[in-house]
Amino acid sequence: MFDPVSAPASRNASIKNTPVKITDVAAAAGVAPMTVSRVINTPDRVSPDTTARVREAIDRLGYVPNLIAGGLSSRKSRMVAAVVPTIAHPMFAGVVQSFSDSMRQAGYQVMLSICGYEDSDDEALFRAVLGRRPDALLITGSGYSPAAWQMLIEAHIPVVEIWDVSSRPIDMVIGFDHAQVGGEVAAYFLVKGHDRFAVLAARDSRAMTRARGFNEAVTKAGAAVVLDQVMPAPSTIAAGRDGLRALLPFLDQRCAVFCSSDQLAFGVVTEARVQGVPIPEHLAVCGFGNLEISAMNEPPITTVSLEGVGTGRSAAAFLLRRLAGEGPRDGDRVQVPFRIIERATS
Amino acid sequence: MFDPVSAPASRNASIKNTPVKITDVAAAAGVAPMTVSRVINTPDRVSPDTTARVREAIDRLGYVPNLIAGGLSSRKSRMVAAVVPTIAHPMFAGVVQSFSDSMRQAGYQVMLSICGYEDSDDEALFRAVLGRRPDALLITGSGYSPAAWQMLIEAHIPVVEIWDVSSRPIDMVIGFDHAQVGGEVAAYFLVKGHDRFAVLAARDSRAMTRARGFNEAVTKAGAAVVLDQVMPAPSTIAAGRDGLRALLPFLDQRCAVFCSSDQLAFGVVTEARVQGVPIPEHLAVCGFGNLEISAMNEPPITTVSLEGVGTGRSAAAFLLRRLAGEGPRDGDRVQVPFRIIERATS
DNA sequence: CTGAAAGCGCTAACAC
DNA sequence: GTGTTAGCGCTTTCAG
Repeated sequence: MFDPVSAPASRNASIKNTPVKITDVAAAAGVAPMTVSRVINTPDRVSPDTTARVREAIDRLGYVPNLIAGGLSSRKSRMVAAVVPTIAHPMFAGVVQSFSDSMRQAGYQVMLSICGYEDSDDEALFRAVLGRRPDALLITGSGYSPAAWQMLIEAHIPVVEIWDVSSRPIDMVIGFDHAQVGGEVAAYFLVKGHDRFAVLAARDSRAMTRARGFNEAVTKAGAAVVLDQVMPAPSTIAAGRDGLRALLPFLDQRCAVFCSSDQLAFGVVTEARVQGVPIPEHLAVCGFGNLEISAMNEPPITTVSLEGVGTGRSAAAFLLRRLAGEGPRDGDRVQVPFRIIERATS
Repeated sequence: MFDPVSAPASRNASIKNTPVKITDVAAAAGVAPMTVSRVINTPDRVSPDTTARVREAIDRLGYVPNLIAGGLSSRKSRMVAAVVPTIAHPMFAGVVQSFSDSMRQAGYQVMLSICGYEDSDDEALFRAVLGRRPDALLITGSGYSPAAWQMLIEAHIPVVEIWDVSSRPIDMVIGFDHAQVGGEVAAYFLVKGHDRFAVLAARDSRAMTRARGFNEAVTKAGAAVVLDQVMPAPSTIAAGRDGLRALLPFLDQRCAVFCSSDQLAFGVVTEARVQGVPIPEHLAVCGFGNLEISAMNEPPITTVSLEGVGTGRSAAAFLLRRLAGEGPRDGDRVQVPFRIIERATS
């Protein structure tokens, strides 16, 4: 039965591995490997009797099917990749979490790539990701090199870009116009009668786009931006507190500040309390993201709300629809609605 | 051009795929597939001349090597799995982020599995994870079924359990004793002269273990726990504010409250300000996790600090050492140090 | 330094 | 229902 000379046998008998494989199960159950495969993947096409024998063998041997091998054969990895700049930010954490939940329910594993805010070598990044042959891809919008863009196109898998609208969408999009957000916050402040403004934005292209949109709208209205400060990304509460201190010299008159995230806004509001700056009478504050910290702070903080969890879930739904074989259709490019939630700081 | 009879051709020529493969590159460069493989994986063993020709072909064809196929052959997936209950909590987000960074630098992709706080079907979970044949595994400590435990053992891959010490460690451990944390917080409060206590803990086994440790130490000291409230997991600021309101009836006398997370503690402190409860004179508060929100709040919140980022990085280092071929050694079971950071709320 | 042969563990496709 | 054959795209191994 056992022939020490034959190479394959010696390989199997080697050092430590106990990689029970489909042939082992098949042998133990007295069936062909294909039958084991059917028991696992299409149980209704196997007789109850055989199924029972195979199941027993699987359990007894502790067989865990090698999905990698199966994927190579079936050309489906049942893995999807998600590329985000960070998960330290609650926004992206929420997106990844809900995306992952939805995909896992559908039997997909998520490969997570955290790429940072600096667009370093996106080609290398996508090569590493696409090399694993994910069945689909979620990426955080726009700003890749042409070569990277080309790679994504040529991967021929469903792709959903989130968080930003793109001028050259690859496939599906769930995003919004960051400049427009800034513009609407400015409009909101202007309507409330403000005429002196400040911006605190993290050094992150989207945050700075929001700031730009804000600045442009303010300037167009003939009002002044007295301070436009860029903070390190990802933004922190500490940076917000610093920001308020930087703003202090300008607070001889009433002012409204737009922060590129709720963390910054919370820092501003907290430091304002310490410094005795009355909010909203003397300083109005608007954040971005509608995190719990802005809703549950005292005073609650005015902010821009987006459907963050919704984005992850929608992205999953988009991809799953495609993976189920449906083609592209209208409505694959979605503008995430946002709105200003007025609270006590403005 | 199109011949419906020849099966292989029709397969390749079919619908959408442009899967450039190693044989295509080899043909284009006039070498054997193996040489292409060498150019990619062991460039120093190929002549500069050949390398140049192959590189050119790779670039021209836009070849992205199929790492899945390579992995099947080499029996290394260069993927590692990370199983955590959530990434919505900054603690785990930090761990995953730093773990992912370290692994990615070493050429590994992270497969993320978010399992939730309810230990539902851990066997199915691990089957899905191990089926992808990760080269190594990070999991969030303890509490699996014997069958699941067995699966992990039989996978014969390096495993690191984080966040909790385990009574039956699978392999490596980077964790701490949650009951001990609770005990030390109690001791800290007792030394400060407190004799009436409360606990707010999320419905999560680790958080409740911390609460239990706290309660036991308090009781042993002959002091009273006037309120021991379980909150929904994951914990929120809102739950903390609710918690303080639940505590109000007991605040006729001085009291010290231990919260199972900084979010809860922040909620308590914020609501206390609203309700006019003086902190720390009338109510002392200690959180857990040392998130930015506790350090940067006004007043800054006393809390328990752990090396969260360090955990992710250490876990990666542990696994990478094993993946590099080193065997187990002393020091593979690490107690994460924690300490109470005294701030203005106690 | 380069190539040819033989799989990795599984499943699609086609018999029976 | 079940088995057989032939790969999936790569790398291991061994031969030159």
